[in-house]
Amino acid sequence: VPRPRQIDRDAVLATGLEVADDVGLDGLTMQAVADRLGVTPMALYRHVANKSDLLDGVVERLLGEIVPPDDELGWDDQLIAIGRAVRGAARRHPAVFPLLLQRPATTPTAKRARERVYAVLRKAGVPEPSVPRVERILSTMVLGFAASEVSGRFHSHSRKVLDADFDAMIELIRAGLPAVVGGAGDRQAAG
Amino acid sequence: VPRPRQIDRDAVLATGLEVADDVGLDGLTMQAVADRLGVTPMALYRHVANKSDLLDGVVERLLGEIVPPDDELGWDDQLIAIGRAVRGAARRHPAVFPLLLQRPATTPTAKRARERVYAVLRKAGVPEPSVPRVERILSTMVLGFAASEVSGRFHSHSRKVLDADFDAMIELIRAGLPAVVGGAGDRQAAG
DNA sequence: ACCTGAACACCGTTCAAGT
DNA sequence: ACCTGAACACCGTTCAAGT
Repeated sequence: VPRPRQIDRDAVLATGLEVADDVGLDGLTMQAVADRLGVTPMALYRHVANKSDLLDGVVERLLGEIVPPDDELGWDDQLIAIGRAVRGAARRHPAVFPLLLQRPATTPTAKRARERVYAVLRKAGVPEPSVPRVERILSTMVLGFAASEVSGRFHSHSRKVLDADFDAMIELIRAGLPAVVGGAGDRQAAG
Repeated sequence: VPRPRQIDRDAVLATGLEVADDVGLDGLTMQAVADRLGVTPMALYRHVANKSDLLDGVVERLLGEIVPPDDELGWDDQLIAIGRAVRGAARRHPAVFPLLLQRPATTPTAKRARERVYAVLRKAGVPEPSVPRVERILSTMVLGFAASEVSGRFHSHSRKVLDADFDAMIELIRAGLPAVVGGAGDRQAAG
């Protein structure tokens, strides 16, 4: 498949994500990406430092697909919307998604996503000192669930069962949240 | 390092876990395992079908280290004990642990662990139809947290902060559980 | 500036051969 | 029965060379 021979970092990362979607994480090799771009593997090293950097970039791109919800929504609907967006990204990119749980969430995109959740939690009335802790717990739950779902841990269960699982997890969060914050759960934000 | 040249499956898997502990998942190669056993890589194929089978076996072995808690304890103390055991296994084997979230929980050891949690949930008064769902949610939370912890997602946080996070997660479960089951939360088991 | 050719060390895996 | 030698296809990566 001949293609343009002029490539850039964005093209390399986008193609990397495509390759992983099509042939899995084991199939995501420098050679496979290069082939798809109509280029030799060595050409990629001008745009990514090495394979690890390629993986980081691909994960970053996946993270970028998780768009924040409408700011007008109530805090609980916003959290649900974020959860759905995460699950959707996981289903579109099942091979790459589990890497999200295995890399430090220190990239700009990761930080931006976290700040969005912080804002929603403040809106939910979570007191400031508890905000980062609650974010870590909730993101762990949602990422862990979505990763389990797409990597086959819940292999024997239908989509319908898993949707109900996810709804139950949301209910558990809603009901349990007041117990883990300073004592409040549903007053308006204080700033 | 010369060693006995008679090996069996158990020795291969135990050595595989050791190698991963020492040099990481990328360093867990057939050759590294063979070297440590004082044998050529090809000799391993008599005892494991291939590398994937080796990984499965190593994960299975890690799972076997998570010993069930004392049956005399209350249900909540038992759940906490299981959570602690999972975190301990994760810290002993940080390279291998995240694989637990990526493989179908269909092995005998996985099934046995799950049945133990079922028993505790019944003791907690969770109605029978909700038991598997609650188990999936709780195991996702605990596995997801432990995996995040050891794979560097919470890299910037101290052990003390993460211990408090874990305690908060347990509190969230305790407080939220009644909302996700048929309506009960703390009566004794029915069988 | 950007891509290529050739080369290196290292993978997983096979198969016939040794003992 | 169990391990070894030799071989194959495939990795990631480097470096000097091309345009």
